[in-house]
Amino acid sequence: MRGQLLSDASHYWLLKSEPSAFSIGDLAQASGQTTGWDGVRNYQARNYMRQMKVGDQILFYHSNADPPAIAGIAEVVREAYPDHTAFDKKDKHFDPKSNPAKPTWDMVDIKLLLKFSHALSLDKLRKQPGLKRMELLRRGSRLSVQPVRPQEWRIILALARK
DNA sequence: GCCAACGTTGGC
DNA sequence: GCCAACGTTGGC
Repeated sequence: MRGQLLSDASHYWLLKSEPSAFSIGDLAQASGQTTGWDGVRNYQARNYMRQMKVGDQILFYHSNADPPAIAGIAEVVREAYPDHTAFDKKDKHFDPKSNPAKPTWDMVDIKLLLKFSHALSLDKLRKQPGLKRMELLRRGSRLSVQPVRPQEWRIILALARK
């Protein structure tokens, strides 16, 4: 932590992960506490990833968890580049239609900044009037990569500090 | 495990 | 280009 959580990043995002597949604990254990965010196979999510800049900050959300919750914060350390798992027949996210010469799918690298001591549950987030418009809380929202507004980011960080 | 919401596919 | 069928997501 270098005291920059609130001020430096120009853009904020939220990434979903099922902790049974990859949790914030797994990120904490990863080499350099860094991982490649591969496997995104949704165009809107990919387009958001392509907008990410080094230094952008990320809410790490545990979906399909008990309870579903924001578990911590990460940052972008490498901007979008081709997702090699799309070309790997043995990979769960193999995409036979993706052409290595003109890749369809991208990934970014992210690094852990902070694991919350108490994850912020979806239930708690829903109770915050200032988060009403948040994409995560929209009915039927399934996007695994979402933009987060600066004012939403501030509310969430303040909650995490309590 | 259920199922609503959503994105994608493919027949026409 | 429409849209029904299908597969996936993800809260509950």
